[in-house]
Amino acid sequence: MNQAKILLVDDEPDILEILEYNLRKEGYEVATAENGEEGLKRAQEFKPNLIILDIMMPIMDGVEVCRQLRANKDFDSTVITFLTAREEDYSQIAALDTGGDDYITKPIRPRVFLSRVKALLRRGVRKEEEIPTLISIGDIEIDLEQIVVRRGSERIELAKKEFDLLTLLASKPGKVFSRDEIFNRVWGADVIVGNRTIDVHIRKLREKLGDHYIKTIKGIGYKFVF
Amino acid sequence: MNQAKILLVDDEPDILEILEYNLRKEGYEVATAENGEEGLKRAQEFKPNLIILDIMMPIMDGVEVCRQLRANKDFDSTVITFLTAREEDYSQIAALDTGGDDYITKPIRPRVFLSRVKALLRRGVRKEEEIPTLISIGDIEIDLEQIVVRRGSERIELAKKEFDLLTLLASKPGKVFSRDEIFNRVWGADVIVGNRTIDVHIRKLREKLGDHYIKTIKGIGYKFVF
DNA sequence: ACACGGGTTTAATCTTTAGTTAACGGGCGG
DNA sequence: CCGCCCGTTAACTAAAGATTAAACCCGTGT
Repeated sequence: MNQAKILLVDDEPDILEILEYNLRKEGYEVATAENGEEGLKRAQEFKPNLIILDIMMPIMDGVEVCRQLRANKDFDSTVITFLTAREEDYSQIAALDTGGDDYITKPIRPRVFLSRVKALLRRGVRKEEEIPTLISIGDIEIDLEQIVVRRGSERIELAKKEFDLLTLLASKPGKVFSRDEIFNRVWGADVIVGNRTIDVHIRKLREKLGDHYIKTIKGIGYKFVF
Repeated sequence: MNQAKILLVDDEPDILEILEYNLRKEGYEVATAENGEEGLKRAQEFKPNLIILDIMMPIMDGVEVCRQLRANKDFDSTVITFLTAREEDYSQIAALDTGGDDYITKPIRPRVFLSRVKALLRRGVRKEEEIPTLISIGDIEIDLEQIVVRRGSERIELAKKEFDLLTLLASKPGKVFSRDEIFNRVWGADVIVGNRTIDVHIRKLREKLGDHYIKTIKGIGYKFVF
C-alpha cells in the first residue's frame, strides 16, 4: 500500500473528483483545493509529496502557486506538476521555468495519469536544477562544496545557519530579502523562531566578514552589497 | 543457460518489447522501466548486472539516472550502457563522463545488440579506467589494491569499513561529504545502521592516521583536508 | 527634548550534534 | 571450542551552534 501524499488543486470539481477517486484507489493520501490560495494553504498543513496544479485557475493560477511554493524551503523537495490543456504549450515552458517538474496534459486518461504520478513519486526526486558549486561576488567566494568562504587566501569558517543565510543573500547580490523571505528560505515556514534571531546571525556574519557586505534596509530586510 | 540480470529503461514500449524479447530468448532475466525514475526504483529492487538506459526520456533522462546510480555504492559494479540515436554523438561523450561504460546506437540490430550485451557482461565488471589503484594525497598513500595505507615507510592497517570510509573521503579531498552521502556510498542505501556508527569509524581513522586529516563540519558531515 | 519604532549587541540558556568509551555479538582462524 | 577482530550499539559527555531575552542605540516625528 502506498502512503505518499498528493495535493490536487483545480477549480473544476469534476476533475478534482475523478482524479481524487483514482488516486485514492491506488492507496494515495489525497487532499484537494479549488483555487490557488486554498492550495497554498493546504500545502502548508498537508505537506504533500506531490502537488498537482491546474494552470488555469481563478484567484491565483498554478504558475503563481508554484512560484510561491518554490520560494519556501519546506517545499524544496516536493515534486510539482502542472495540469494543462494540450494546446497551450507555450505556457508549459513558462511553467517549468518557475520550478515545476513536469506537466500533464488534459484531457486526462486515468491510466496514463496514474502511471505518470507513480513515476513522479518514485524516489521523490526533483528535476535537477543547475547547482553551481561556487558563488563569487566581489572579493568573496562561497564554496558550496567545501562549505567554506574565502576572501583572497583567507578562509572564513561559518556555522551552518550563517552559511545558509549568506548563501541566500549572496545568491542575488543587491536584491533586498525581506525578513519573511529569509525565514522562509533559511528556516522554513513552520519553524517558529523569535524575530530577533535573524539579526543575531546577521551580526555574526558581519563580525566574520566585515560590516560592509550586508546592508540593512530598515523596515524591510537585508541585502548583500559589493 | 545464462542467468545475468538486465534492466531495460526506455520510454518507447516498442523498443522495450523487442529488446526484452531478444534478451529473454538468450536466457537473461529481464526487468523493464518506462522512464528514469521508475528505472531507478527498479534498479534498487532488481539489482541488475547490466542496465541499459535510453538517453532521451521524459521526466528523467538516462544521463541523470546514471549519475544517481553512480552515487550509490550498490551499483559500483553494475555495468551501465546507453542507448542513443546515431546522430547525437556529443551526448555520448557527456554520458560516458557521468559513469556510463558504453553506448549502443539506434537503430538497433538485434544480432549486434545481443553480442554487445554479451561482451559487456563477459567483461563482467566496469570499465577499467575509473579505478585508480592508488590515491595519494599529502603524505598519505591509499593503495586500493593492497588495501593498505602508507605514510612514508610506515604501513597503517585499516579494517575494511575504515578503509572504505577513508577512500570515499579521500576521493575528493576538500569536498564535504554529508552523513547521508557517506551512508549511501559506504554502507549502501538499504542498510540501516545507527547514527553514531560513522562517528566511531571516523574516530578510529583519526586514531590511526592522526587527527588533522579528517575535519568535521558540524551539522553537515566530514571532509578530508591536506 | 522625548517617545517610539526599528535595529543592534551582548550574554545567558537551550538544543542539537559530535566525540568517547565500553561492551556486545557474529564470524573466523587456530 | 576459544579467543580475537570487526562492526555496531548504547550511554554518556563535550562542544558547538541556535535562540532568546533584555539592554541599548539611533533616527524621526511631534
